Amino acid sequence: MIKVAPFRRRLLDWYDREARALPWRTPPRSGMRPDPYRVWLSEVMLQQTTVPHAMPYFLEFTRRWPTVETLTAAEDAEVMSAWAGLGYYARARNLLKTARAVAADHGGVFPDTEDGLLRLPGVGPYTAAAVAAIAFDRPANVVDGNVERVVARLHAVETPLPGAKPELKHLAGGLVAADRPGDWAQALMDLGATICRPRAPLCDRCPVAVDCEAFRQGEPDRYPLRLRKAARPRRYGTVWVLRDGQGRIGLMRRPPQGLLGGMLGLPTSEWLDAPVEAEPPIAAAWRAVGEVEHVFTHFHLTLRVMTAEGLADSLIWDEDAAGLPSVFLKAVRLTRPER
DNA sequence: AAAACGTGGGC
DNA sequence: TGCCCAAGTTT
Repeated sequence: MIKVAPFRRRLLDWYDREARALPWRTPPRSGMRPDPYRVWLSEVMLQQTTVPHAMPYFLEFTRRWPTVETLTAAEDAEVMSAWAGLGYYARARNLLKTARAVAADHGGVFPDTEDGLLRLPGVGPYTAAAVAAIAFDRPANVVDGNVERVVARLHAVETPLPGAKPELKHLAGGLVAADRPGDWAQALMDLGATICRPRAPLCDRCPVAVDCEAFRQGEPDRYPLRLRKAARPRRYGTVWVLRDGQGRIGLMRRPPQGLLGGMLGLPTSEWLDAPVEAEPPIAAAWRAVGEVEHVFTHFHLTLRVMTAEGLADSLIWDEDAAGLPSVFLKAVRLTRPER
């Protein structure tokens, strides 16, 4: 059984020394509270996303839209393009909904309680707890994948994920206190990210190894146990890259729901369980240039890439493919090997 | 409540 | 190559 007070002291002391400097943070013990807008934006970007991947997006978003008011005024298309490549595009759609809700219903000020935050689109239990703790220093049980892993190791929890989630959340809740809730949440997550890593944890540098049952047993990376995920099926389709001869590409706006919803995209066939010959959406001298592979969350995709020169009023003509999701960027690059 | 929803990096 | 993993939410 962990002695909570000494455990908390060890981890908070470690955080005071080792906290990562990140652009959405203020240093521990500085007496400064971070901007709730930046905390919220970073938390949404970091959902299922690594810090290195999210970082340039955070910097660009806060440069272009430094406050929630400025984000509210942005065009949907601008924001979706700026999010391109980050994935989980419902996050970008909900980002705008939340910004507009904060402006319209909360006078431009973020709710400062977990319950209030939880009502915002795209803000679930984790993000509400994280923003309440980090931005407003409210005691909240902030449980993400890092915290689940840390707690699973501390207690050598034998229940596999995802079934173990309630148990792990309860165990994490036993460590929360009224003292420095924001630093506590970030200390636990930093520990998970830098020391108590999924593979090859650095237990020799861990400030709480003395409390850790998995460390005592000698096989910390056995935890957390997980159920094996189902294999991803493969789907096949065709994409068409139409060029106008002046460097522009024919794009279309995808429907607002579902996969890549609301994003710009290339015209594509349906994606089916087996390769089939697909009818081009536009008459042109199409030639095959190869295939691209892409992995989505729940399936692999093999796309046959066709290209031609031509024009069509039904398409959106853009010189810049930077606003496209990665899967389409791959197809565009294949037709443009010189860049 | 299981399934949908992206991407890139590591091994 | 393929599987796992990363600061989850929505339906």
